[in-house]
Amino acid sequence: MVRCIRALPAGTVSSYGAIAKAAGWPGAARQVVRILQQVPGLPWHRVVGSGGAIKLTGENAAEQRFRLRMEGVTFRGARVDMKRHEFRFKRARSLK
DNA sequence: AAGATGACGCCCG
DNA sequence: CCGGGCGCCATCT
Repeated sequence: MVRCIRALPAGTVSSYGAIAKAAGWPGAARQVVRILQQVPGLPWHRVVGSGGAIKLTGENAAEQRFRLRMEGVTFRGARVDMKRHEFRFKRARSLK
């Protein structure tokens, strides 16, 4: 789980659900959120909601958009252009 | 032990 | 596009 998140290359993004599934825990999207909050040093800004939606609120949301644009990520309105930046995991499966 | 909570996700009207 | 409802999982009351 944590490894999947850490494996996200700059300029790419993934969704909470996708990460959970790639880690072998389909449906544990909420767990991913918990990890992002507990484990420091993770590329949290590269994790968005399904369809590329920013799930943060207020200042934090702006912060995330900023960082992503910094890495060259483009947006389609309010959502991230998944068509081009969504990261495709391999057969990962691991522990947190 | 039961209920509430959250940076979620999917389906339906 | 916008809610509303329900399922998910780990934590915290």
